[in-house]
Amino acid sequence: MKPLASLFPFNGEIFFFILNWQSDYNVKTDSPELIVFAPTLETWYEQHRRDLPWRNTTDPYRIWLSEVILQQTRVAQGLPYYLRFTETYPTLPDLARADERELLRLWQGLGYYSRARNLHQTAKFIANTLNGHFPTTYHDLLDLKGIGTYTAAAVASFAFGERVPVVDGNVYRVLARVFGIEEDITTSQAKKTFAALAIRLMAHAIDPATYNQSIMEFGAIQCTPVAPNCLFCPLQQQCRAYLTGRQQLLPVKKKKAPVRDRYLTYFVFRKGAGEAMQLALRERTGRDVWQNLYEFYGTETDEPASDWRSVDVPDEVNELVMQGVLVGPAIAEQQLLSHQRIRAVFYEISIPETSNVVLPKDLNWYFMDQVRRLPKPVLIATFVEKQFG
DNA sequence: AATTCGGGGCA
DNA sequence: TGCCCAGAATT
Repeated sequence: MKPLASLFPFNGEIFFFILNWQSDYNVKTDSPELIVFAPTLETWYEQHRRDLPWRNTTDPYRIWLSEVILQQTRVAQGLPYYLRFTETYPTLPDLARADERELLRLWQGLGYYSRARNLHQTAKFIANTLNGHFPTTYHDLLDLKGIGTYTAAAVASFAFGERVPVVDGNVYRVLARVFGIEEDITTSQAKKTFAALAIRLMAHAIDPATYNQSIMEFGAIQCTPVAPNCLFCPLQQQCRAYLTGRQQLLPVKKKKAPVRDRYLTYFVFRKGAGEAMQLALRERTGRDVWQNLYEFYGTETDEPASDWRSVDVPDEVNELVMQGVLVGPAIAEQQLLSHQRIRAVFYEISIPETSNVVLPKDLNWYFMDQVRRLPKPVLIATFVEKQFG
């Protein structure tokens, strides 16, 4: 019944663990904080639990349904949907027979619509291929479409009593605070850390299902994201976050920068031809992407620039433009960064050799061999290669 | 390992 | 507005 992973709480301690091997599975080497954690929450849960419909059943179908609905969804938002779904599709065969458009219509407003499609697909799979036999273990549940580590653990423990810990957003928050874990929870490394700790804590639970419910309920109504109720917290005196006043700082979560569209217009000033050709480049300064890399003279606009003439440039640059000749059509390039989508348009402008106009400040002429050696954004390098390579 | 996928509630 | 929510699939 106990997952093998329980025997290997933390990688670095396996050797130590073997030395302390008692006859049967045990975690006698765990500290008091680790041992008391689960039972404390289980006791708290019996006193504070909300009465929610999916907590009054052990029907794996209904538990699974509730868990899928509640993925990245608050209880208050998911509850009416759960009631409507169980009304319309009381059993798994009912869901398997459902018309998908109807099902999606019922799902409307919940978001993440692939959840609904996977739900239907898996219902049909269980009803038809598995002859209605709902998978009963964490391992087998993981194979189903739309069921990941969290949902597999939830169904396995709630419906079948398996001793596997759930690790969801609540668990991250509670564990990060109580045990003072500073790892960025958005990384996959942190996911391993929390999962390992969760397994270790689960080993001390009196009842796996109750403990899993308790830690999530605890995160939802006691150890809340903002303003946790530390004053009346049963773990107050062993909570690293509380004892160090870091409740608001944990869990550490890198906020993802929204993907931002940026529009650049470059003026590619060119002089001469062949290997004697020179391009005008400048170093990009400022705390921004491409800091200290070389690029052409360019300007950024909030919206796509319709034409190079619509772009505002300093007088000295405009003077340079007027001295030259626009060569060929504008060339558009795009570069995707993790948090930005940069769309650039290049205008090549040939400056007569005879021109004695001075380059604007910061801009300098570079021969092609120099150009190739200068560090440039991929966007610029790609352009140079295509155009002059 | 990073990105994408929704929509609602709340400070 | 930005953050967060009983995450999983995809790239």
